[in-house]
Amino acid sequence: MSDIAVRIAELRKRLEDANYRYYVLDDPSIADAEYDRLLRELESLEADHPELSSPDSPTQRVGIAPAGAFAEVRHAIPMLSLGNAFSDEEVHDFVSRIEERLDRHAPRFSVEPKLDGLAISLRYEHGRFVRGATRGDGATGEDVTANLRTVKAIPLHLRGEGWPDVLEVRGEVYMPLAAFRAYNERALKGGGKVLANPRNGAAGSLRQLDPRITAQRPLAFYAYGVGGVEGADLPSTHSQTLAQLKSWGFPVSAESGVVTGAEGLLGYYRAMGGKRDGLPFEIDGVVYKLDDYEGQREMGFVSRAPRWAIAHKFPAQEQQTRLVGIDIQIGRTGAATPVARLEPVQVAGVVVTNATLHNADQIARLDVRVGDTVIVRRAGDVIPEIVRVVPEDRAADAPVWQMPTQCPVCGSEIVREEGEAVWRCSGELSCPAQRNEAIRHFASRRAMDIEGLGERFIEDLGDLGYVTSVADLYRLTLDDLLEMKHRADAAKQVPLGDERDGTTPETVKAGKVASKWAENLIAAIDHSRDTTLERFLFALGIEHVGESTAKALAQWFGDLALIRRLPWPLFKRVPDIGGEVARAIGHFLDQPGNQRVIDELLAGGVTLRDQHAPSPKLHGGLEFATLLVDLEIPKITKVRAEQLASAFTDAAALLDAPQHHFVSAGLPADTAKALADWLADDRHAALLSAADAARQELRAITPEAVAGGASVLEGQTAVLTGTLAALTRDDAKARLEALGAKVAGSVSKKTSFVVAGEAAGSKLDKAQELGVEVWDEARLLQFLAEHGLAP
DNA sequence: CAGCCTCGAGTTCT
DNA sequence: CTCGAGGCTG
Repeated sequence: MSDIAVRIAELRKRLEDANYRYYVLDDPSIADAEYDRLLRELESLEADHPELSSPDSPTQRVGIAPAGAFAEVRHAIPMLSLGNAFSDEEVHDFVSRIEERLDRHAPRFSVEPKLDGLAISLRYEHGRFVRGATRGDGATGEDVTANLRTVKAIPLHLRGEGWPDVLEVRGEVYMPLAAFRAYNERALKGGGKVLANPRNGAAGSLRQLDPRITAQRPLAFYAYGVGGVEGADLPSTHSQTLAQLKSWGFPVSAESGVVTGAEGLLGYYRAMGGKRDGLPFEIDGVVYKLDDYEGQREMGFVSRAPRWAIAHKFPAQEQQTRLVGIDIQIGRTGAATPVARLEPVQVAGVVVTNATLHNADQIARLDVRVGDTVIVRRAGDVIPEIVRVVPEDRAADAPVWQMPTQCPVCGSEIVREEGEAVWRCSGELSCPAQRNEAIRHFASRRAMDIEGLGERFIEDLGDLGYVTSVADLYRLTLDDLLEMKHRADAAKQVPLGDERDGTTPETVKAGKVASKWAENLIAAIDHSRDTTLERFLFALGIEHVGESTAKALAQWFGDLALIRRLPWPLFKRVPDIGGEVARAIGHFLDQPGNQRVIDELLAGGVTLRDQHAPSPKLHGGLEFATLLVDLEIPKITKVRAEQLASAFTDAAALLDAPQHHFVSAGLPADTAKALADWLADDRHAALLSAADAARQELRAITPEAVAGGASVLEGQTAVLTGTLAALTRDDAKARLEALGAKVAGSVSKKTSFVVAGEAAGSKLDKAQELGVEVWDEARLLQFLAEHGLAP
């Protein structure tokens, strides 16, 4: 057998296997794009070698025989398959063929979205629905009449008048996205089986042997054509027929229309591509049909596919590729994140080589192993993820993946906290990866905003020992940078001068060192010295302290020196800071190394321009009773703390008292005992004293809040989504906050209003679903202008 | 104590 | 954007 014959046999086998899984088992084993690719390869091989073609090749039919459980139905007129176009060029070719054969310029086409559902044929006799069948292999399908009767979108009797004695309507059964999501949400809660995607949902539902199950599935239907007709004449064009079907009671896609010529088709394609994400159902392309039946007859067929129609597919959003490895990335907090290294593959327009696997649990859930063939998708809009593996293609000896026990960067042990999902490198700042990531975070735009200090420089600076803590950044000189670069290039054997800084071997040799980049970096570092308290706190990289917590700390306490010496229970006075976060801040500040770094940063010239007195709102929370609750003493609840506070006015009094005085103050014996035991620990006693001292000091310097003067948006929560034209999201956020609003990241029923810019996504949907007020950009701008904050 | 709402942290590619 | 987990509320 020749190589080509072997390949053809292999392709046929793979396509048949895939067909079987897809059509008979409703359980696809390969991505659609992979199927299409194999089919096209086979088509082209068979076209080049007609002697090897065969009537039972997958190219010669649409599917394979049905699974037997349903009765077979022979379609009076076969249900067609459509040729596919993937490029503008193929669409132009399609139109040219028609123009040449019919000798017509810019013919009219009926155009419609190609729904991702299941094609069916419905037979009506004397206006009554008598039988419905799946497409099957195009000639013979399965009788699913009982199931189709449960689909409310399918009329059981025709409406209107003038219908033929016998009418076969073709269309697509599909599952609307909203219904699909709601169904899965319910299934998840009730412990039922979740549907993989709307297409499988529709196909699986129709193939239920028990129609009562089908009836519970949220299926819908669109008609897109007719098959056999007896006893009446149809209109002379496809678009008129669709209108006729609509009048007889069939749903017809609202997105269908009529255009002329190749440009019209491509315009429609682009318009639908833009609308695609906003549609209530999934589509995988659009369909073009020559509108007039006379022209269709003239064009005829090639094998089973009409020459007068074509499906123009959108680029696949799912692709198949091979997983070549799983690397571990160590983040700023030591989190060990597995990342999939993939053989490069085009997915929805970009080449994907990496995909996050989130954590070890996710890998176990998917059972991904190195060497597996995997299906990759760009989730939501951008981030690539592995959807599933193709089990058939797994090597028999592929080992189950396991989290390494040692950090790939520093060799420290990788450990998992009790009950946590993430594994962490225990090396802390001795791990170069964690150190470098900490510096990267410090320099990042939302923190100290040191422009030009990218990954590359940080790695070189850290690895060569120029920067071991963030404070070292402010000690760097121009000479340090040039020397560092010289050594880094030598280590990497980069020739003198390279494109990354504009130097050339000539300029370096001439001794005129081109050092513009170094000057820029020094200037950027210098620029970052002038910053705000909240940016500074965020930049420190304290566990659990992100932008929002850093901002809250800055607003409530106002002053770095104050924050630095507060015992941890005081941090709980800030809304949204609880025990966990307060302790994390305290833990950070308790470490002498961290305090030293802060000293060095200040000595290095970092100035916080916005420091101020603590917020008056703090004052009311500075009662001794509140402190006792914040200390998290066993058994001391709010009530007990209040009893204690009325008997003892401060820490000294409490520490001096014998246990029976706690009972006299009203505490039950066991609570008094728990308190006495707690106080007996010297560290607790010291914490209590220090915290109470800080409380009294704060109380002395913090004024009482004065009522009135509330801002316009006080107490309101806004959410921003989409792209605004006149100002950035950050800017809009700052302006809304200046008017007293809280700007949150996600929509809930607590949200006061949502500002929706261009291309607003799921947050807008959520707002509409919850009936939350939505502002467009104009409304926002007008509001800001009314309050003197127009951009 | 459960359930809701936010925040933090990590991620891809142009 | 998504997941996990902390904080708050009923």
